[in-house]
Amino acid sequence: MNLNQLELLRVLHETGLNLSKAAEKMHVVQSAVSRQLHLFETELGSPLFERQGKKLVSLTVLGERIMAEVDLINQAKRNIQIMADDYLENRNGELRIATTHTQAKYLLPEPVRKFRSKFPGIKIYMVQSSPENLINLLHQQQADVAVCTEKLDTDDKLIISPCYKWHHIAVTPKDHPLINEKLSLKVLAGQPILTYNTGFTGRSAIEKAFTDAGLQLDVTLAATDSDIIKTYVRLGMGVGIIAATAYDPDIDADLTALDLGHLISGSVTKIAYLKQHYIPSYCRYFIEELLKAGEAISL
Amino acid sequence: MNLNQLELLRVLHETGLNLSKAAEKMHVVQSAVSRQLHLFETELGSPLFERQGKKLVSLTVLGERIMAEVDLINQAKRNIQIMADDYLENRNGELRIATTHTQAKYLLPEPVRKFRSKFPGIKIYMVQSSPENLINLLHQQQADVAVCTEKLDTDDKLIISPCYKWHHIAVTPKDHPLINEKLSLKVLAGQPILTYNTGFTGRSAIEKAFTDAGLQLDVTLAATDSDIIKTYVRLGMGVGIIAATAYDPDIDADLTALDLGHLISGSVTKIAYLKQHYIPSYCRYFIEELLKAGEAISL
DNA sequence: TTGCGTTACGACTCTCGTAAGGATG
DNA sequence: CATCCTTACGAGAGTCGTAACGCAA
Repeated sequence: MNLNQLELLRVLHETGLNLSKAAEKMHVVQSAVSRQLHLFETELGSPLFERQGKKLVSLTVLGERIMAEVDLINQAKRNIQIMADDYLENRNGELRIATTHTQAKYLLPEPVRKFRSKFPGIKIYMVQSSPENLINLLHQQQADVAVCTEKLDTDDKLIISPCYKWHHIAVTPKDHPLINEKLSLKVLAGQPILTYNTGFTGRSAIEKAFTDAGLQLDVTLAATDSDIIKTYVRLGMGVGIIAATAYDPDIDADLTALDLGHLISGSVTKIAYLKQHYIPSYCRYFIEELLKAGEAISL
Repeated sequence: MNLNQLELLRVLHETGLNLSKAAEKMHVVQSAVSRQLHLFETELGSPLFERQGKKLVSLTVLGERIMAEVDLINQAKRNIQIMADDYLENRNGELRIATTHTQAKYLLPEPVRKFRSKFPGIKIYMVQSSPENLINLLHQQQADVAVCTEKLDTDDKLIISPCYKWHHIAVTPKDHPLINEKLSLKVLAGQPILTYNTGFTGRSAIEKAFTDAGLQLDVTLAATDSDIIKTYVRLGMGVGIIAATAYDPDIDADLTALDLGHLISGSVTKIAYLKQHYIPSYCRYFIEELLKAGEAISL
């Protein structure tokens, strides 16, 4: 048994049990991985994969069990390397932030700017995706931290810190009739609504507010992106419901913002990272800056 | 980085950072381990050990951190091997039971006999030690299961299962005057007592009963071993307090047993093993037999 | 001197890449 | 016939053991 063989198992798992692709990922020829896999299986005495002819089709029971331990080992190995780099103050690492459009645009800019000036050598990757997928990215170790509002509740493999509280607002064109009415869920339910896609930026809180009131929401247009929503609000397509932070009094001077804090329960944006993952010091710094930024916004 | 280097770190840790002894344990010459250690430190870029001259004296901060990950890896590696062996029904393993004299004598014989007849190929090691040390043996991976009453409470690295409940009895020679008195803690406190050593076989429960009643226990003789205690009771040295299971009506016909269940709170004997440790099927079988045996005694 | 660690060098083992070949759809 | 996996063989990298040396109690 050696670390390369265990790494191979991980890569095989990732590539859908395709030896050729695994070989490519590991920068060796295909015959090498074939051999190593056989050597390992021979050493253990049992096959780790079910085969159809020569192709690998699935893990055996033993394979499943062993894969869990292999993941532990690969994780720990990674941690050792990151720890050593961190200790050397090797500032050639990378910071991979998985987040949604809204956070990337309104929360992250300042923390990222600060981070950049403090750690100019670190490459920053910003992965934008759906909240659901952000968690997968963490688990698949394709991201170091995830920042989002939805879907980050109970996951015992993650450490989750609340970052800031916010609520939704309604935005309308300046001349919209709604401005003169007393705002209520019922009034809103009568309007065509433009808001976030399901699973994004507090959409669940919006849904919940209306469902609890026995009302049906008429979502004309859903987008992941506050700017898209505002654009279509400007076109007169209806009332936008967006995060309060996404309204800029200067840029959005042509729109009226109506507070919905009393109608729709607030949302909490959280920061998450893998428990078993060693967090290098620069990454810690970023998380702390994020928390500070969140605190400032919450006030 | 390779698995042998990580294994070396573990062995170094165990041998008190002595390269020569580590080399011996790993069945290679000393120069080989010296080289491997240097290669590894060079690869990481920082030393893992503080040195005085050429001798290793302690772990560096980085070394400490990395050692934790190394332990994880070595544990997982071990698990993989055990899993594979277990899957092959390779019945050449070993079962290392850490326990105290009392359990070894009164609880274990039947489960061990059953185990032996079902798995004749498995070597059984019975390590007898103090309850405190039993836990160390588990943590140091020198035992697979520990069976005892004391000191097994809160340890989040262990899985602890209650096995059976029991209580203490007092034993006296047949002609002892105490037999005719109504038994109470106060009466006992007036007698010279023979019982278990501190930290053994429910001694803590005995202490607690007397302390709670504001009484002082006069322990004339303490032993780890019920038989020793009975021997000295026979010599008229005082009243013995032993586990109820340690009294055999036939063998101990010359002694009177007086139930103390109403005076001293019962004790629970538990089975413990490492959470992170893979338990092979034969070991599971043994644990289940133990639990069954415990249930039978509890009734 | 003995114990412990380091360094140099040749022998050996292990693993890789090349290349040829078999199976499968 | 294209894809995927296996097997044979020679070249090269890596590791070990021997052995000689440095240092301290």
